[in-house]
Amino acid sequence: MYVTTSQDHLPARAPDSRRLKGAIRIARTVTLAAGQTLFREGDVAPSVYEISSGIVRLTRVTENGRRQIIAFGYPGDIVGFPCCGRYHAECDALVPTTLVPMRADVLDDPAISPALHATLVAAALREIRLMQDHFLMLGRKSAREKLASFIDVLARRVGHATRAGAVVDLPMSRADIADFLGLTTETVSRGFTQLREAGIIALRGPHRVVILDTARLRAQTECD
Amino acid sequence: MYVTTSQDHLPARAPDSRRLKGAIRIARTVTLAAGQTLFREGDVAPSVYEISSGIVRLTRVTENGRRQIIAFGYPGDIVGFPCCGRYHAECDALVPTTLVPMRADVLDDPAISPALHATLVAAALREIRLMQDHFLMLGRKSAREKLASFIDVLARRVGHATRAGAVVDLPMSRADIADFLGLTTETVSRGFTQLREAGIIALRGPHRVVILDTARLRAQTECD
DNA sequence: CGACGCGTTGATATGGCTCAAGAGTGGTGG
DNA sequence: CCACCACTCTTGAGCCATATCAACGCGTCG
Repeated sequence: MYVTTSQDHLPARAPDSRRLKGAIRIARTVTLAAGQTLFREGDVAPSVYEISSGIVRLTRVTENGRRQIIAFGYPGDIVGFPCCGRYHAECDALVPTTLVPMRADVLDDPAISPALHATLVAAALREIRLMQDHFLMLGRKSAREKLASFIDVLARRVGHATRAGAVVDLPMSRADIADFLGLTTETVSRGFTQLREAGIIALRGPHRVVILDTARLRAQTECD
Repeated sequence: MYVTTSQDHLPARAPDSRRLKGAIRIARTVTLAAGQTLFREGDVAPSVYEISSGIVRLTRVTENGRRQIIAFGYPGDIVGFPCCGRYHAECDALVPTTLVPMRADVLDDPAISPALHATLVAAALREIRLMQDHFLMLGRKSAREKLASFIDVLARRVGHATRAGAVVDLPMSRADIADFLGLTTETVSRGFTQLREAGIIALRGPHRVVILDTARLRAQTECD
């Protein structure tokens, strides 16, 4: 499941890794260093990938260079759904990442591996749903709401509970967050500052957030 | 294929209606009057629909009532992709509409109808791609660019060439356009006025646009 | 040590939202 | 057939949130 800013996630449903580790795997794993690119927009798409560890960034770019980050992919997510045999986004590793490649043609022909095919179709349908959630965010939320939603979703997905509060790592840059939320880096930075000054979060450096008051953070995700 | 504001559509690929009219059809067609609702968010999803004629609107609403229109569905589009057996958007007819229902469980079990299953999977993957295009629009385009893109895409999809220029019908309200583009009705209305005053379009009433200068309209879709 | 990239902060500009009023437009009933 | 009403669309004025432009701090790396 992608990290979007959806408020109502589906029940966490870890992909059945036994299935994914069946005969369909075309290589044991792919390993990427931070910053490396897995595929680019327009590349032919031989594989779909399940993220084993690490974090990736899925990006679309317009002709004149404006960027939009479609999603951040975390372990368990499936990335690289092709359309007409090609990828239509760029996928880069934010941190050292390992992925399990799976033959993309399983999507076209269920006979190759019925179980894997079903898993991939379900993942594709789930992605449609999550992208729809993200539409609401991009189109209908203020900068503060976007940022609060982003932190909240990441906290639910990958936060660690500690005595001080849930700790969330944000390995992506401010520019990445801005391009994900449809904002500028300055606005994102100001948003973090405001949440910190309100006592809702604390910052342990720019890439680590501690959520001090989850209730108030959630209240910020969709103000009336 | 949904109407999104994508600039680079896939080659128009009409679904093979012979396939869709096979044994899987659970009813001949569904007919909706303008304004009628086909399904709502959260409904169990027995069917996926191919639009035969008419136009539908797919909508998501937040808890506090903010609306986002996900897509407008035109003939040939497939709507109602379920996730976990339920619809996750509301579907209403904008004008009298007929749809061909297809059993949604074909998505889960290819054996029911391999050909239809393949068609639906391909449509789902195409939808992911088109939604990604729309992300760029919602997140990274100005009001003028959004509106110009919207008109341009509709013109390519459903425009009629005439001597005066391409004529496009917009049966949806200004509020619908606004909720699709992440704007307000006022901003949409002003956008039409500006395009008209610039000589790029003419308005034959609020629901019919004539594109007088396609090149300049396209230039507005993504200014640097 | 200096250059660079990134994040933060400040000052200002501005695009789109909000609030408000008018102008069509279509439907209904007298 | 017309008067009225409800609704949508348009237009205007002002404001606010966010973008833009600019400067600075800080850490990293050569």
